[in-house]
Amino acid sequence: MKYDFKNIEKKWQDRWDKENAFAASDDYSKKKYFALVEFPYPSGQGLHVGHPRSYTALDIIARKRRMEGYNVLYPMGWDAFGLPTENFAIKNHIHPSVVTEKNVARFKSQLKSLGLSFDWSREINTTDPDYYKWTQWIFIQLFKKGLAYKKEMSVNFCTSCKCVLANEEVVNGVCERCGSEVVHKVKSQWMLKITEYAQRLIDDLADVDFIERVKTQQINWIGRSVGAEVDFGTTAGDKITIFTTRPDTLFGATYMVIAPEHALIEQWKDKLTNYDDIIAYREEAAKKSDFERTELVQKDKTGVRLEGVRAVNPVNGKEIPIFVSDYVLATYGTGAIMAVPAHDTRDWDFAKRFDLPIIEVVAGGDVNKEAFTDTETGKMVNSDFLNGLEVSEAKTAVIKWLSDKGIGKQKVNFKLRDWVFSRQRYWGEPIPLVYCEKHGWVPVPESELPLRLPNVESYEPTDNGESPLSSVADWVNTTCPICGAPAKRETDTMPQWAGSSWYFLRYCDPHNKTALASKEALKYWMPVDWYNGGMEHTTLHLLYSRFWAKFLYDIDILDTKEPYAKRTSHGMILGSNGEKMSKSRGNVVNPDDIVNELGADTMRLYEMFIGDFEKSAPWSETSIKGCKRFLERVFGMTELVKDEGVSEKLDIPFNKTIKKVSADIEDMKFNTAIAALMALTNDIYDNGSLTKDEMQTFITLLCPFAPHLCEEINELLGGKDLLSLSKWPEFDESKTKDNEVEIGVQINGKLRSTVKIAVDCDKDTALKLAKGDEKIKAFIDGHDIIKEIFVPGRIINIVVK
RNA sequence: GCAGGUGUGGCGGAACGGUAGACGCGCCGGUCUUAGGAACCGGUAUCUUCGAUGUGCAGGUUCAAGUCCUGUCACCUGCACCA
Repeated sequence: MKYDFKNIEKKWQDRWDKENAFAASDDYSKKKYFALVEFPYPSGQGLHVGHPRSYTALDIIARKRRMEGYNVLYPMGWDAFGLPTENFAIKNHIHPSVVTEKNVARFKSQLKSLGLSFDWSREINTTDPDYYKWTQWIFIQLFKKGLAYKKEMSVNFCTSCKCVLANEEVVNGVCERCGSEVVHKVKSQWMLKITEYAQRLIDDLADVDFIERVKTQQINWIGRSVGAEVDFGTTAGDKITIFTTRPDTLFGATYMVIAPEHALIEQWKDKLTNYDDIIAYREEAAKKSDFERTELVQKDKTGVRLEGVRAVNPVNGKEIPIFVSDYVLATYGTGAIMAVPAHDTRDWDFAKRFDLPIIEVVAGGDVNKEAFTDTETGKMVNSDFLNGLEVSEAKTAVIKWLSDKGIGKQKVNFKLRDWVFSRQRYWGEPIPLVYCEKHGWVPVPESELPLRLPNVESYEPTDNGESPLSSVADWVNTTCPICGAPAKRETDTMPQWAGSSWYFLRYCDPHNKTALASKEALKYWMPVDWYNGGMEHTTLHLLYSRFWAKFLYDIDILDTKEPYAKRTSHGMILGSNGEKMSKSRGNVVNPDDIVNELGADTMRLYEMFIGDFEKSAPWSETSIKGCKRFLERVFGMTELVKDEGVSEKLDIPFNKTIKKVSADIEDMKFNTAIAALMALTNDIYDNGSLTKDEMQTFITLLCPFAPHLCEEINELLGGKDLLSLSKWPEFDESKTKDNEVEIGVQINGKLRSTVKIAVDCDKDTALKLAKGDEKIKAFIDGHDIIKEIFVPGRIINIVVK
């Protein structure tokens, strides 16, 4: 019989669909399991072979959980707002909603062809007004709690297109589209106070099961550092407040640096004799991103000395110069630093370049050669009342001294910045606020949500950098919800991150008209039990959605502080040349082709077999054929099924395999789980026959990986019910070990021979057997045995002299 | 620059500190065939056989190191308006 995957796959997909086999039940008395994958952005290119890696992995988890008796929620949806759709729409003069609809249809049919067990009755789409109604509702709650505020922020602005650009659209400082110069322009933007949650976002990581590198990356991104805020006096009379993690080195501060955007520059306009130079420098700096700044600084430190104002070091009253330099970022700390060249590498480089004094205050290095940054070993010197103290003692002492004088205090600082929430774009959720001359910013009444995107003729960016919505007069002009006076709507839209920050909650109760989801549904389904996604989402999406979940917890919508109990990550699938797949490299593999030529089961199996799930792996057109061959062998195995007269030789291999596959799936070691099934297949073919029960066990184990084929074989064996909803096999622990093992015998740590011994063999017997071995004898004879090591079931090592 | 990660045969990758290379691909040989780019069987780390050498490189800890420690090199990913 031929393995006709095309018909088999179609047949079972239709049946699963018809029977709604994978729909999650609303019976909240059952034990639940919520498996989640990041919902895709439905791009015009269609599904990428990378998508199914994550989807298949959690599909396997979801399928296994169903077989273990859980009520499983494994949903899918569309994160459909976004820049590429908008740009495509502008270029081709098609409305973004039309583009989105088309892309979603394609994605959906592609996903369906893979036999993924999603509950399609819970499909969601972030661009659906019934969905974004609740995105807007959450924003209003944030606004009401004071967590949304307006702030002047610099944005990328193309001087030729006259529009605001995303960082991504800026390539080497010029506009990606027209190649013109991009400058930073200050604009008033909506911000969300994620920083208010910084500490909790760190602390609560202790309670969740995230892979370690995700945790560390989040912690580093939030970037908590304990230091001090210190006020420096100036000859102009104003103070400069700085943040430092090294208050202990205060006596070594020989100059100060403020960010080019620092407010004091304007304040000192009349006192600064070189004001023009400073402004020119600021304009140069404005062309660079923060990233470029810190990078370029490394190669070539730049800066301008402020002429006319000097600072005063509060610990010793000495006057020191002030510089502006772009290695100090306005967005971190206070936008001003004290520079201690002896003990900070960047300050040291800058001091060398501008020929500034370097004063050692921690002994232990040679500050003429390089900055000494060790905080563990040194003792304080040249520091008056701190002399002789350890660095850590000096920190405490100086903070006490500063706070006694009222010019400084301990301060916890975070690298994390507030979330810029405004976009000057059409294709996003309208921000549901109205500006009234009398009442300021007023939220749209909740009864009027969703605030729909107006259907406009032109959704192209305006030439003044405002959102396209600003040109829709009858939408912009409205009345104040409080006083009824004429008022204007906010025309900025939300970033794509908004819809994806809470989508998993909507899956719990996707058709609810009166709440984002019912309290009962959220209580039952949340938290997500297992969330898999890409490492590239670790610092943004994962942090943003944790922030929103915490906020919703605070306002009593959610019962759990953390949205995700467990987070894992998959590696990228690269092109066959080992490079990232991209059109320009010409190494893109289309999943449709694979499904057509080799079948969905082969595709699924290969993506799981390709390598370590967490690491990236190159696609191979030849390797995938090995997976097809394996499935054909499995199909062929049905001819080896015998009703009677079958030996029990396969007992141990089967029990071993059930144990290994069960454990490997939990550890996401899909590649070794499949390898074990392949090895078992080899055993079965060597054996020449197997029982019907064994065949049944085999297909049950393989079912999560290759569900269509296994359903088909199940039916051939006489099964009427869906194999996908049958019971996961159990194993007999006592039958998972062979009675006899072959273990290595080493002499001085080098393998010299092997011996076969019983599994429960004791040390004396084992060593006796080993010493009886001809090869071993030759190594022992004439030598003294110093030590004998025996690790049961593993190794014998005899140390001789 | 900052942060995170990776490095093992010809290739993808396996290895609770305990026989390095499971499983698969590829390759070599064979069987069957008019034919094979099908299927099946056997072999396959390197070196000149005995034996020795092998997990990016250099040290260290240990009876024993791919695995632990120190240093070093190379490559990959993210960096806040891409998703």
